Amino acid sequence: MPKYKMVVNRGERIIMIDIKTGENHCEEWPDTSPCLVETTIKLISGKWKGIILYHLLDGTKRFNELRLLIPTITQRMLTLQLRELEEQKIIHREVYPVVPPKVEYSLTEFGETLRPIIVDMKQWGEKYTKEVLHIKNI
Amino acid sequence: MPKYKMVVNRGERIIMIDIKTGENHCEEWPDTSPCLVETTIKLISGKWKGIILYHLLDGTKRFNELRLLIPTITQRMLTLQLRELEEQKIIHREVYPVVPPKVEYSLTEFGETLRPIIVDMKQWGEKYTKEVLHIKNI
DNA sequence: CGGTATCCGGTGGGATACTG
DNA sequence: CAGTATCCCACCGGATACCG
Repeated sequence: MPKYKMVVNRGERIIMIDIKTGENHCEEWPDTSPCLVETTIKLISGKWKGIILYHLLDGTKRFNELRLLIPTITQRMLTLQLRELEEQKIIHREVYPVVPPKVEYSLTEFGETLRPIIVDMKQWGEKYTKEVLHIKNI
Repeated sequence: MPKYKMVVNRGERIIMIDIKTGENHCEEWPDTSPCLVETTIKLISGKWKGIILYHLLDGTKRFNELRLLIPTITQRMLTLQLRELEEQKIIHREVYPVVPPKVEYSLTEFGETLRPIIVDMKQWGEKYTKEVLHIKNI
């Protein structure tokens, strides 16, 4: 009898994942794919995650470099989003014990696996710029 | 001299788009790619958009079909999200003038262009289910 | 330089009731 | 069947000030 981890996904959706294999054995929700789409979206959405990840695709960046690249983000939000991405093992935070402080952020190996998706989204945005023009609230 | 449409993107970021060509000519932000990533994310994020689109990849669905496929969504939210997707020309809403009412939702041709991205996100979610297990707040 | 701490307003979204 | 209409509140995220 395999052991399960119950994961409450968006909207209290429960998925039942075999701890050893990582497979979902939830029978109440035969097709678990939707929640996996949601999981991925949730990882890279949030107001600033996508743009931060996009810039890190380009290589290691210092805190203030990111601030300059994303001038409209507040210091507080940049910190919060970076911490969250760090906790999710998507980025790595390297602190150099020097004065003044130096902190570098980079994608982890896991974070790198998101690269194709980010790139695809960028390319989609580029390809359909015209269409997107007419969309409200964007 | 081309005419421009100024688009205020996330965080009051302004992009300046040539109405004829759809190209961005904003000089204050040389690399406009990040905002295009954000645009794409914004389109498919929102608490329920991804999962709704995922189910519509499968074909035309009625209102209550979607409710059953996404049992945890409230009627109100399903309506709101569907209307937004409709306004964004991503889905099509077909109302049949019958009693009782019958309304069908389907992807537009434009919405179909998002298919590869949704599918990729699903596949990423499937591939990294184990890793995602350990991520907090997911 | 790279952060915290605190305050606070707007809004996303749930619960519930009603309807053509 | 496929929606509206209200009410309400948690929390996201902005502004500002301060710190090691």
